[in-house]
Amino acid sequence: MALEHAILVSLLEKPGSGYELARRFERSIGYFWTATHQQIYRVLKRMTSDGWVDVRDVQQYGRPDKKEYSVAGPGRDALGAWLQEATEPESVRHDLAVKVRGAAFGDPAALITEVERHRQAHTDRLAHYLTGEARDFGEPTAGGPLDAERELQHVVLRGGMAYERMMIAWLDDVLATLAGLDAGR
Amino acid sequence: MALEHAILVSLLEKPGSGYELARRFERSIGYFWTATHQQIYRVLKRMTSDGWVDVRDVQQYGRPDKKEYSVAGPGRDALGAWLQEATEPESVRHDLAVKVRGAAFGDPAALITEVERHRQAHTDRLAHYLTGEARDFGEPTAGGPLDAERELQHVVLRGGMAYERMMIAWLDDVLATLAGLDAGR
DNA sequence: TGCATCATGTAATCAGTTACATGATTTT
DNA sequence: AAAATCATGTAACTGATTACATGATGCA
Repeated sequence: MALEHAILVSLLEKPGSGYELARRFERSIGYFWTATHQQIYRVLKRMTSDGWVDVRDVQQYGRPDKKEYSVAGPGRDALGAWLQEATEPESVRHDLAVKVRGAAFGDPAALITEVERHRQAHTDRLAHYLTGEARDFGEPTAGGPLDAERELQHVVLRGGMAYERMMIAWLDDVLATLAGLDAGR
Repeated sequence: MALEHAILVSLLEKPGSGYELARRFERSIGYFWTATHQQIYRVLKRMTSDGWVDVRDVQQYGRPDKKEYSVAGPGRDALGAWLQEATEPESVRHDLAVKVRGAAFGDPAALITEVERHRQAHTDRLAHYLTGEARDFGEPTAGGPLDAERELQHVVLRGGMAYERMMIAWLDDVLATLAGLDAGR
């Protein structure tokens, strides 16, 4: 399991509340690891009692008080240990691939709209990533030393973009294949 | 949930026992949807009582008897309905991406071996796909009509290959980035 | 007045994984 | 004699999703 570890990384990048973490899991970290607020609160509770994170009550004016979490020593150690553990490359889960194979036993043409919808979603995500890249990594850090945190965030973002581009190209391949079946019917 | 649907597709392609399905989920279908035999037996039981599949006892000589499952009318209908349902593009889960971002707070160089291990796994899978492609889709069906089942299986396989190629290229990018940090230290 | 945002949680359910269990045959 | 393959399952646990629940502030 890596939700704990994803939370540790996110809190090391910047301490925050459960609510804030949930928001980050909708963007940034969430592009390659999803989690809902319910999950996050539950895990934060466990991590607190395990001493992986520290909590601090932060009073706010004009909005509810929050609990700010930050990584404690044991949490940092746990992350370090996990980084060196071997984890298996995860297999993808594409229900769209199941649908494509299933289309042979139904109406292949009926799948076209669904495939186009997915293509649009991936195009949108790619555009979103590109905007983020221009904003956060547009100009190089002025002659300074290489910032590891920044460089590593950037390479992960490039991975997300490579994934979206690959998906768009593949969905075009799927659409061409479906059209071919329809023509040769 | 799509395990039911993945099983329906697999049984439409060819009826078989729970054991045989489990084996198929280690290859073919399993490249984009995983399931263990325990899961499969449980779901097959439910699908049988829901009337989605029919069971037939098959006696075998020299090996244990088996139950052969095949898709029944309601199962076919359920698949048809699902094909037209809109499903959200699933977000990827890459613990390696979490590790890469986490490396900023540990020793980035220590991650190199792990990234190389993943790269090797993806190279192996790609080679495996290529062998399968040459075997199953090597020569075109002799002038005959387009076989929808075959064409759709092929486009899904091409998707798997595109994914592996993308991952290999991205992991090279990660390795170059890690090396750059190490050099600029 | 109503909706959106900020903020934190509980409870129930469903899906998935790991461990355990059995037993025949075939191959090394 | 031991290990691998074929074949089917149960039980316990962990992880993830969905629904429910509360309450303040700010904006339209």
